[in-house]
Amino acid sequence: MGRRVTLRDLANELGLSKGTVSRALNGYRDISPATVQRVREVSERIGYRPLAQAQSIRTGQSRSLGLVLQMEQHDAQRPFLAEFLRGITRTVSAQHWTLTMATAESEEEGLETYLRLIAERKADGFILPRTQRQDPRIALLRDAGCPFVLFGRTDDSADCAWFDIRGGRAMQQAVARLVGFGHRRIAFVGADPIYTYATKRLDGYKEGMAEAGLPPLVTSGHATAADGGRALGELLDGENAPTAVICATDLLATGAVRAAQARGLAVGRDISIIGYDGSREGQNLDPPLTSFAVDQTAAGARLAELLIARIGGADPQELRVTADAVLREGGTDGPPPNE
Amino acid sequence: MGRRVTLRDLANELGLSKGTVSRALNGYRDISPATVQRVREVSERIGYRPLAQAQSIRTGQSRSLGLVLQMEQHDAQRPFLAEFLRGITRTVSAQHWTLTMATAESEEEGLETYLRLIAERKADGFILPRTQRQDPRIALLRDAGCPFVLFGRTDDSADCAWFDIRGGRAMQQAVARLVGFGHRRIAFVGADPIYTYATKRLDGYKEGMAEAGLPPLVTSGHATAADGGRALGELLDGENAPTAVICATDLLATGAVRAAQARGLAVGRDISIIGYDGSREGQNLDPPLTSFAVDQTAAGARLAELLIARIGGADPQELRVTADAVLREGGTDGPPPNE
DNA sequence: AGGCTTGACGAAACCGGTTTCGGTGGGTCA
DNA sequence: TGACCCACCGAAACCGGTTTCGTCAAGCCT
Repeated sequence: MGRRVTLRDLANELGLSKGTVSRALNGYRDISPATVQRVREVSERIGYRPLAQAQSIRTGQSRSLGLVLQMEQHDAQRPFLAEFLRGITRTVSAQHWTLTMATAESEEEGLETYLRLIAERKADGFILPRTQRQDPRIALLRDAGCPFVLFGRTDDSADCAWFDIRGGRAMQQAVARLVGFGHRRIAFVGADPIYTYATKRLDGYKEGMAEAGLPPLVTSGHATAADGGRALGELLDGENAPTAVICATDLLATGAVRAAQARGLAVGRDISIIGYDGSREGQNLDPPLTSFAVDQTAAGARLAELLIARIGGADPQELRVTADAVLREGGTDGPPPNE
Repeated sequence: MGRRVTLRDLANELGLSKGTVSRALNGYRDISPATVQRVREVSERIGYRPLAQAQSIRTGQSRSLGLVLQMEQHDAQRPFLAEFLRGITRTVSAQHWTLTMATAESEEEGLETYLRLIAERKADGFILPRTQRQDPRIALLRDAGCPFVLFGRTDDSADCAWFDIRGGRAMQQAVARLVGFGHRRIAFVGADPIYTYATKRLDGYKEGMAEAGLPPLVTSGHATAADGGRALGELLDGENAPTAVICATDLLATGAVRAAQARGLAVGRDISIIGYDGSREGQNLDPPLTSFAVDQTAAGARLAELLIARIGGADPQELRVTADAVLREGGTDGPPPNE
């Protein structure tokens, strides 16, 4: 357990004062370029790393990102959690920051958690997953003047930084793909519209249908796999039963696939089903689910970068990135059956 | 953004000096009981919370637990991750501690990460998931003199605190259950024996078989669902094909169930399969997997408690807790087919 | 030559705590 | 009554950094 190399050690080694060394490292302009260079070199050589906590008590910043997971929200985000965390921690570690995690059982507890983490200076900013159209977390963080970055947009994104995946575009492509197969009655099983992604994906579906000149057939507000199964049942039992169903999430899609199979339908032949997420559960279905895959690791990494920049004072307008979900062909879709 | 309540505020309010108040709060015995009481009350009233970072720079402890996930290890731990984190963060938050997370792509990177987190004092101790029989992480943390707690035991647990779930006992029960159904040829599909849990579960199976006077039939070293499927195929193709298979993990079991179904077998009638974990993926099978469920939330919560106590200086001998996995009956097991 | 800026650094205060050390007043004891 | 011992608290140093302020010499100007 060799003692840490401290600022004083570095200063002694250099024959300078603590203050001078500190300013040299932090880019103050009243230090001569030659000195800055020398400080950097020796610092590197003897392996000096500032202690984040010590910096924090003066600067008020702890160089750590916060992530609060709300566990009540079904299982929807769990399969991706590992990948998502991997992405976040990857950039966070690379920049010598930290990820501080918390969980909450309810929205209310979640909000309290944000306040607590801010008050105790455990996080300089937050990544908000599963953004809602009207998101109380955003309101709270705005009020608190605390930086944050959204995974997905919100209704009023004026001063927000965000990373978003064009789910609408994916759903539009899904429609086009099914139309290409010859489908005419294509239904959409939507998620809870309080989430922006649910609305965007629905809109994408509608646009796709409009382009094809087809009437939309929508059922919405679903969350669990069981919901997906029920929704499929109702669609098939209704008038004008669809030959293809697009689901807003893989979770819904897996439920739909199972429900279809329980009815004795050969999914991919008797009925086409397309999901969104690219989850492993979908791939494990038989046949594997056709879905739009999201790179959660990249998303996490990007969000962390954006947030660190935001905390550094960057203009949120400049911190907006979008990416696309990628079609991963499985065996759950194909031409409609001959009637 | 009202300013934090600081120690000085509290001291002024009390008419005492900073040092006295600090000592009163930290249980020094040179403060009169009456004063301690008064300090506690006023502290509570005005909502004083010490700033962990500030304490840290003098005490060297940051009141935060570290968790490093090694992502290379297949998908085995991912389905439980959310529950596990929920458990950890629950106790951590309740005690006003913090969870600091990191991920690593390889064992080597993992070890570096521990060293970095220790050197930068980002964590006072670590929770080690997926303990191995000879675990390099343990060796490293021992050398560094850094507290840790194991999820699962290790070969040399002498100075270790741990939380363990008696997987061996569960496997023993699984054998007994299958024997009760009338099975005589019961095979075991084991996981990688570098992990203690794999060995323990195998041992439990062997004990169960010995009790029943049956010869063990073992295949081991498997990790993925595909491995499980292959293992089942080889067992069924071998001489003395088993009528029941116990899998060390649900992941292996789901692969086995699918492989059996692909062969046209009715799982639960033609062949019995039992897993371990109680994963959602197992429950989502058709029929749902009979499995031994592990309460990951409770495990995380318990591990965090133990680690905090360990950091506080408690004797590791006193910090050892075991729990049991609970049988969750599904539809994948039953009496053997009539031959 | 003298005054004034300017560049570059040291000294010291500061952040919010912890911990050491010393001092004071009251009680005990011979 | 005087020496001594405690119990209890204040003062100040300290932890590892950051930031403000002052200083001093060199360079510029008139």
